[in-house]
Amino acid sequence: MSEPFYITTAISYPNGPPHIGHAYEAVAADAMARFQRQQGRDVRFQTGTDEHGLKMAQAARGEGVEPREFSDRMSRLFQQMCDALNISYDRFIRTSQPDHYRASQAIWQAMEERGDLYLDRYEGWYSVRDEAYYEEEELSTAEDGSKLSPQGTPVEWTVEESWFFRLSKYQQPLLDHYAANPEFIRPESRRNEVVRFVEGGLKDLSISRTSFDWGVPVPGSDNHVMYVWLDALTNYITGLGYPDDTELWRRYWPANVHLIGKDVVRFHAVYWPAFLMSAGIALPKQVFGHGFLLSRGEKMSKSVGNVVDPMVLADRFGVDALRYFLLREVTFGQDGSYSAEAIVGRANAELANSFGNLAQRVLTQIVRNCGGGLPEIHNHSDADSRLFDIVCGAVGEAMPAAYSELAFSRAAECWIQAVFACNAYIDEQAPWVLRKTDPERMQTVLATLYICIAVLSVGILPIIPASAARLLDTMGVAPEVRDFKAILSHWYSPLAESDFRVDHPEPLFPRLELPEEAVA
RNA sequence: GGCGGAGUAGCUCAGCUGGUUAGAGCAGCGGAAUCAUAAUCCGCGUGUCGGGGGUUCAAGUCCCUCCUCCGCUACCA
Repeated sequence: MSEPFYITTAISYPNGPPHIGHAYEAVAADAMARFQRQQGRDVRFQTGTDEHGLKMAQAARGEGVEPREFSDRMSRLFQQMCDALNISYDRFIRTSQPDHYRASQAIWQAMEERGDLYLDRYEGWYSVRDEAYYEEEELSTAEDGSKLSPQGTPVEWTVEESWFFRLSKYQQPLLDHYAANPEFIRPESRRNEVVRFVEGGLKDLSISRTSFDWGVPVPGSDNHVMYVWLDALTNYITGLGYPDDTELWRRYWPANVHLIGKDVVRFHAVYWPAFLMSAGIALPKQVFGHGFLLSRGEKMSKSVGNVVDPMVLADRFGVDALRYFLLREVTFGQDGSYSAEAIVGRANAELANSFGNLAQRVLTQIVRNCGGGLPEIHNHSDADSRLFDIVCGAVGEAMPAAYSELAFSRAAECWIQAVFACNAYIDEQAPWVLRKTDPERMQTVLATLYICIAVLSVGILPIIPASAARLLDTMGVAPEVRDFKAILSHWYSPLAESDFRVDHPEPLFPRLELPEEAVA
């Protein structure tokens, strides 16, 4: 049995429809999951929606429906987005599902049995209208001298009963864990922030609410619901069957990586490991905080009106063009910028022109000049060997190394460089000239390119799974050869000697037009 | 305020522990080719590596300082 690999995205908070940031995280996690499968790993991939909490309750009320009904509707949008983007999740979890209630209550009880929970009072400036507490420094003073929330609503000093978690107790254990596991939080900059934060001292955490009821009930305290983050984080183990000792649980926990946005690093790198330590559960191996996608360098916001529906982008440009853009354009971990021009530019230059056209010209020549049968290899020249070195080096070494580190843009960069090398090679070798002067050499050149294109397709499969698979289908490359090791083995000659014939190919990627009115 | 990060060609960025004439892609200019999705290939950059000072045989790469931008600084998620 191959080595397990468990990857998760953060679960999305569906108080609004999905935006490009959700798509970004899902695509990145999917690429990683696909890469690991192509490495022969036994992958489990989970994503989903985080449906409890005040904001969902408020949003539902705004629509005049019950929270559960609202959640059903909104969660569906997220799942549809994942399906549309070809996200290969094994489970789409919803925190409103029964097994999640059970898991959340189980981890609560485990923490309680450890003696880490206690009932106390939470005090602060509370706005009834916002149903939220605010910090002293967030408040402003009204003309009559009363305090106002950032939204301008009145606040009053309020005391609420709340369960607390002894987070302070875990300050040193967390620091020890960070020190012993340098890879636990990545990238490095996020790790530093977290370490500083924890070094600065941890206060106990209020982990229940009595001001609203849309959440997981606290065992034994019916008027309390759990703090949403406690319930949300637990999704990662719910999905494996916790608290039961299931096969999934034994196989996949601890997770290899929680892929999350940089805004929720603290919850995943401080609270979550502390909860797990308290409950006596192993800690995930890594938390990776990716950056944000900015719309033309500006933060997306509803008021600016630059929030883009990823489905619209996928419809307009194609799922794989969008996936490629997202992972190619920005260094994973840093913030990046997107625009319609950038997507079109990237997709046309690299997918349509460089790679798609390469496949098109090579396959067309094989159909025309070799009757569709795969050309025979006579003797490889030094130029052929150099090309193989570049292509196999990229797909066999550089790309897997980059993928393993979630360095998708670097993987794509290595890939496109190898594609460039193929284009340089075909121009240099000019098989269309060899056709008349040296047909045997022409065959070898086309065969060399055929192999290289197949290898390159396998390398880019995690990022553009549908398109790359379509090309591999066209080329007769068997599914079992489509992993990073097998594709470098000798599959070509058997295929060439079989009955397989290449059909006249269809262009793989359409050239995109820039919409008149930019969508982004 | 405290802590951290960043400032490299018109644009987006690579440049790890200091060491040959500072790189890539895009855009631009010139040329070649015509098998291919008018796609491809080749050639072309006098860049104060944010400013100033310092360490060193040698600094984009280390130290100090200044300027600018950004992130984190707990109970909405």
